[in-house]
Amino acid sequence: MAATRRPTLADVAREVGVSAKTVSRVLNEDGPSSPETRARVLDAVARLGFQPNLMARNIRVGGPDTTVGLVVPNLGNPFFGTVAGGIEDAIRERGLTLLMGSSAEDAGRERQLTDTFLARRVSVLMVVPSVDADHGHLKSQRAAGLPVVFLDRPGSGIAADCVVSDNRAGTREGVAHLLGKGHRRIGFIGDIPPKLYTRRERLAGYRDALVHAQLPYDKALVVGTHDEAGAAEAVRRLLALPEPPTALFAANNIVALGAVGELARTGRAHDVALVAFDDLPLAGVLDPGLTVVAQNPAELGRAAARTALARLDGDRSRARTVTVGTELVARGSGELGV
Amino acid sequence: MAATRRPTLADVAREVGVSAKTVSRVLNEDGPSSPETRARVLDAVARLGFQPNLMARNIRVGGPDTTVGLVVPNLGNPFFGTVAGGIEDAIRERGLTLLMGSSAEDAGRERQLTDTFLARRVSVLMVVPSVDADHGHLKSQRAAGLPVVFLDRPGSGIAADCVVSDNRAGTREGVAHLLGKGHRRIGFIGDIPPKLYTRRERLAGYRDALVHAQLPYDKALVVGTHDEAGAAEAVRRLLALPEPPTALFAANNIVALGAVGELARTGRAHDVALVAFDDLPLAGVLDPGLTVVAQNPAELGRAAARTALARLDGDRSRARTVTVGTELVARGSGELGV
DNA sequence: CTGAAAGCGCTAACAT
DNA sequence: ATGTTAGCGCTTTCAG
Repeated sequence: MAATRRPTLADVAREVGVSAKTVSRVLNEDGPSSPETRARVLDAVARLGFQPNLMARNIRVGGPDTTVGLVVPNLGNPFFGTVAGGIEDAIRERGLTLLMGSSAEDAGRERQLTDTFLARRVSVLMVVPSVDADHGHLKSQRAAGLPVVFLDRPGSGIAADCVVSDNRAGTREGVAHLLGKGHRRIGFIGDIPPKLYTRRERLAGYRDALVHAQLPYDKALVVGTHDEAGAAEAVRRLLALPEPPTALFAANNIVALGAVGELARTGRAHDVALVAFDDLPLAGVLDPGLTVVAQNPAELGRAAARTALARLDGDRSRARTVTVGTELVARGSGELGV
Repeated sequence: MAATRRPTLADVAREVGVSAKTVSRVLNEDGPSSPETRARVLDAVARLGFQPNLMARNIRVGGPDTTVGLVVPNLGNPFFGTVAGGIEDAIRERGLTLLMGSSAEDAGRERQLTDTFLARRVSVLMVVPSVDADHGHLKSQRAAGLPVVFLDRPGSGIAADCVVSDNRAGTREGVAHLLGKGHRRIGFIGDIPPKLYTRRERLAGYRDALVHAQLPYDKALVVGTHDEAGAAEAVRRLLALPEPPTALFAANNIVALGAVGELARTGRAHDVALVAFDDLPLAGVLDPGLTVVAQNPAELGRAAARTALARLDGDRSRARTVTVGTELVARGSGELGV
């Protein structure tokens, strides 16, 4: 089948017997046009299956493209998927489209993606920063009027808007929940690398709770890992300590999966208390139900979109950080005796 | 802060004292260039922070834009997120970028998204079709050389490539697993509307298994619902029948959540067997472990990308359907006595 | 109400 | 090895 050339404005104009500009006027409801020409133009458009070339339009108009560039670590993680959904909800009504890519937490890939997005002249750039990424190169873009929003974690080397969960307060609340049940030795299983923003904040919340309860910080109770198997191993190590913890705090959903699994396999699920950061689908069905500090990823996305749209509307105030609250959802696993 | 105009090729050319075409040549490694001009051009590019305008380039070159348009029902569903991740993996090395939107299973929104993507002259269009959507309008696009791939479900009104899970065989295997344990009355909890492709195929697999076991099809055992609460209600109704089923098949992950929850709450988790279509994160940790027919969403995405890239490379053979296999993961819940 | 000409930023096709 | 001209598909600007 021959690759027929797509019809252009000129084709439609020729078909109708008017100038290209007239067709453009009708389609964009720019300037006036007689009802009759209007009808004939629309008819020809439908007949030819004409679709205006948005790229050509954008290049002429000169403004940014009607896209929002979004970089996340991993598209398959429902947390980031839901964030993206929240963003899309908020930008759709403004006629903006989402351009997405995943960095796999790699600074180089992140840079490559943001460069591509910049070359596409996105209207807004949103990034979940990778650990070692530097964002100094975005300064000039921001200066030139491009809204830049960091999601889930702050960017580095640049003052830009940022939307994050209240990791510290959320963790403090989760750990306080365990302390309230009488636990005095609480293990913390966190991310790797320790310098990851969310890990740092959550660990800070853990320490806050200990300080408030006038308990010492014992670094033997703090372990870092980055996958499910590692988390299982971490649980084993913690419970094998001379003075083992009676409760555990799993600082993210991956680690939580590993911890829940290990406790279940070793028959200690009703024996060791557990609270996790970030909710999971079957959390309420487990026995005992998994108590979590739930984040609000959709709201994270919506807040980021709101911030960016305000910038597009001319808001030139200084960069701000929006903190989205978390919610402790008690389902039982945090209420086991010491 | 003044919105400084972005530098263009001409700006770089002026800065260096060469023609725009020379700069273009250096940047695209087109034609020859003396090492010296090359160095000076690259220097000026870096100094000015020049980034070529991809849209302008594309419009001149005339080909499609280097983007892949993808419509999914819901970005937050990890199944579709993982599909998207698989696609991205496969297209990145070709320099293609993902343009995404969610339809919320609404034909109108789906159409709006595909129209936007077409106006952007995407290189490839991938769609998870909404139930009532018609795709006749894509015929001319396909004829004009645009690769169109339907994902997870076939499109309607057009012959185009399609990549789906083996819903029927997978369900047959899952139900056969239950039959093998001696169950003779097996409830089926499926999607709404019944005409949804995946629902139909899975129901067909269920019937296949019954036929093979020479058991009658009892439509009192088949219920449709579309959310977790509905699934819980469906379980209650099925178990309240005069001759209740001794096993259940949950035809998707949402329904599975509801079924697992209801069985757990009513203390019948060890009493009623259960197999679900599509895997879930904590499935292995439940007691009993949830037996599932696992799909392979990443492979679904990669296969779709492979098909589309082959089309871009000139494959003009007739539209084909790629079926991605499923895997029965037995974890216990399917092995409970009758 | 409509059209002609110019030009957005870039590259193909021909010079030189 | 580099420059010139023309033009991608559209809209702006200015005339009618």
